[in-house]
Amino acid sequence: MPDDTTRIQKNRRAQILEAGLDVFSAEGFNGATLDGIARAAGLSKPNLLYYFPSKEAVYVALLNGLLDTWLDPLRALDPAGDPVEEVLGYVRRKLHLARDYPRESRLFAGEILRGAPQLQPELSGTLRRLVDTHARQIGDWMAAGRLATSDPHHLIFSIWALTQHYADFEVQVRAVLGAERDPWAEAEREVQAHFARVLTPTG
Amino acid sequence: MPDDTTRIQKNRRAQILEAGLDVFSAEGFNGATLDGIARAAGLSKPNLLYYFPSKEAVYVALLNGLLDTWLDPLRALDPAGDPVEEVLGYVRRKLHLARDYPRESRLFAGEILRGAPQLQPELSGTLRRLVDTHARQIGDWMAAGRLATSDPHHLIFSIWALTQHYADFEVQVRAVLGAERDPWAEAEREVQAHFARVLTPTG
DNA sequence: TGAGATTTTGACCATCCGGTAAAGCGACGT
DNA sequence: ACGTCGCTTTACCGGATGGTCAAAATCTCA
Repeated sequence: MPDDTTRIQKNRRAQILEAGLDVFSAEGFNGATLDGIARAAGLSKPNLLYYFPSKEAVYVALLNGLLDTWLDPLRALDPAGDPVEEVLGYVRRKLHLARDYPRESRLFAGEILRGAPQLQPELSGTLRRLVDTHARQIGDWMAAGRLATSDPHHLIFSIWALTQHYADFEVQVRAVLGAERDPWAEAEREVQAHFARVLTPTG
Repeated sequence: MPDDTTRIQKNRRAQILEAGLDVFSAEGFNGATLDGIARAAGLSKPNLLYYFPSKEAVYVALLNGLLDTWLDPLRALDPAGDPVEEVLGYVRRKLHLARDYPRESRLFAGEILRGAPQLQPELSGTLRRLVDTHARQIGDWMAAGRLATSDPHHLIFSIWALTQHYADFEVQVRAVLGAERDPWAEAEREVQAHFARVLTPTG
């Protein structure tokens, strides 16, 4: 009783999702067209619709598949580790995620920016619970004097905001820095230093 | 020789821009429809097109009108003031701008997210020059030991990222914090404290 | 090889959308 | 009273787009 999806089905679905990620992240849900996605996937439009029932289905499949990956770095926080190191590690992983998967980051950003029509349940469900859990962890570290004190939720927001900024607003960052500079290399240094300052408790 | 635009033209154009801001910021350029904008403005679609030649014209009119307002807080940096106070003041003004004009913030974010098809010249022109100027000012303050040292450009990015996050990703912020909490009130406190920590030079 | 299931295609459809054309309407000056 | 000018509306068009369908091509496996 192994799954009844053939090898070719797996491949085609993967192709379509890859193409959908490309197109949706660049044009947004409304800007993307089935023809465009199909072309990017090397298929005809009806062929694409043989594997997914609708444009929206491709979109939500992408979003759902994304959320877990996106939240993994947060889950990796180790209560037994050194607090500053742990949170800085989270910052680093999140920044690398934005650097290595900018299309995913932009897809996400577009969905949230439009009011999260598809993702809202996940936001106030899975996401909220996960954040609450780790915010509590961070709060404990602060209470123990092992992290500079602030509101843990807003600290997490600041990490999201800063790391994703480099992916979501990449054109702006590049325009402002100029073509000679390397945004991601600098971001690595600067973001790390920024949060080292924010997190390290004052003697 | 006074301008030949009548009073009613001024009013209608303003109505249309207001409606366009509403619709474009909520649905994005592709998601927005002329009918939708016209309805929001209390006009018929052909009537709207009597005042603007195309959908894109409404959109770019909005963007152009916006950029100046958006950059005003940066221009207000006073070289003669106290560095920490000045930059914290910039943070506060930028946060208030995001709080009071979330539609503008989201319109902007959407444009950048899609690669700034309309705004790119402004980004590498006006914006870059303005940022360079003030980055140099901030750099001087740092060199004088009156601000904690970092890369001024990335410091500015971090201010943009953090303040706009509360407007652009408002649904996510609200979902994570829960309905009882007041994101903007907390943001005011937390963002201020965050940057106080980042900016204040160590003894 | 051949039957049956799976995959692919081309032709087609209904709807929506940006934009146009032309006629109607109201105020105002002569 | 009438013509003109500025504003508004009704009717319409062409193209794009999401999606359907039935037939054709291809693959699988006995």
